[in-house]
Amino acid sequence: MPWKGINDPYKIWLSEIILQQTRVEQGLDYYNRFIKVYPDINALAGASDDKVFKLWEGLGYYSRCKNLLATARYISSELNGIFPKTYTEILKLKGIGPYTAAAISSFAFALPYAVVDGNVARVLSRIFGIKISFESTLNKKIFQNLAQSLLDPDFLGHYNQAIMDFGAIVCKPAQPLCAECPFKKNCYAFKNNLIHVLPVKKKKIVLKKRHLNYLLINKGDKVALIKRDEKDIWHQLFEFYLVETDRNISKNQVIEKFCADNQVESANLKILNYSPELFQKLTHQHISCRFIEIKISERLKNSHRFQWVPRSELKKFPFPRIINQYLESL
DNA sequence: AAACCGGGGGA
DNA sequence: TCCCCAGGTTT
Repeated sequence: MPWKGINDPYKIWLSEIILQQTRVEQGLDYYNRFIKVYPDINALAGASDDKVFKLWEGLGYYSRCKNLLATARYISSELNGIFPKTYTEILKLKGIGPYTAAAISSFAFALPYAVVDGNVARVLSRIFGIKISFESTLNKKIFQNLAQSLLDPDFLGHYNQAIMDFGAIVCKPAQPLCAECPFKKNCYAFKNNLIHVLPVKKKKIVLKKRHLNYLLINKGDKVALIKRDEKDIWHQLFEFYLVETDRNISKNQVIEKFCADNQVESANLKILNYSPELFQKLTHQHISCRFIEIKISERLKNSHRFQWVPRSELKKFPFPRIINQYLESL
């Protein structure tokens, strides 16, 4: 990994934020692009929201990007661009919780804080036979205390890196490599045939089904874009005119709703294209999308709510995966 | 304490 | 195609 052996807190921080809930293989290119475009924290702090979100596009969990920018700007303007050097100060930064604070503290500043991520919790749970889930704050403290007691301050960075890599490569969630595991003689889960039981499983998730009917409103050579707000998925990414329903509706129903909401005469509207149904599955939501391209001749009542963008410039804007999927299918 | 937040890889 | 992964913020 390019950040291996690096102790620049900016690079450590950036890599840790990118790797939250994200595999190394998935985040690696993003990290390299960020470092290339924004080599230091002041460069990142000076960038526009849209530019940074464009660079983050496709990586998911977009609040990470929002917090990344907020923290960069805070450090740049309030702390003279100097990254805080204590665990407590680092923990106060936006987008940084106990895991990331411990990682930055140990990797960048050689402070003796044990990291506990999902990999570490799994290793500890199996080797020591800890039959509590890693969910409640109390249980997290128990894992944290155990990890802290195991931390060897003389091999701080190596220890933290090693136990996470061990969890990711050997003590994997499914089909761990027990046969070649150096701990098999001491591992509680292995000795008691509980590898598939530990760590204790999480609870069910409630799945929500959503139908997003998008209208690509063409006017001249321009298309109407809207930036999504914070209360929902795809925060700060762009989309088209949205009619959301809890079930499938026809394109005529979508058009009808658009005309009614915007006081548009349907006679002044022409349908250019109607896409097949596209799907995207998120952890908590199944999303079905339809795209309807229309052309309108009359002036739109709420035109100021939109950003009118030439078709040729669409690729400059950050979009959710499913919208890019549609755009690439054209 | 519980709910929410994307996307990709492996079975 | 289905199942699984997981840290931080918000509610």
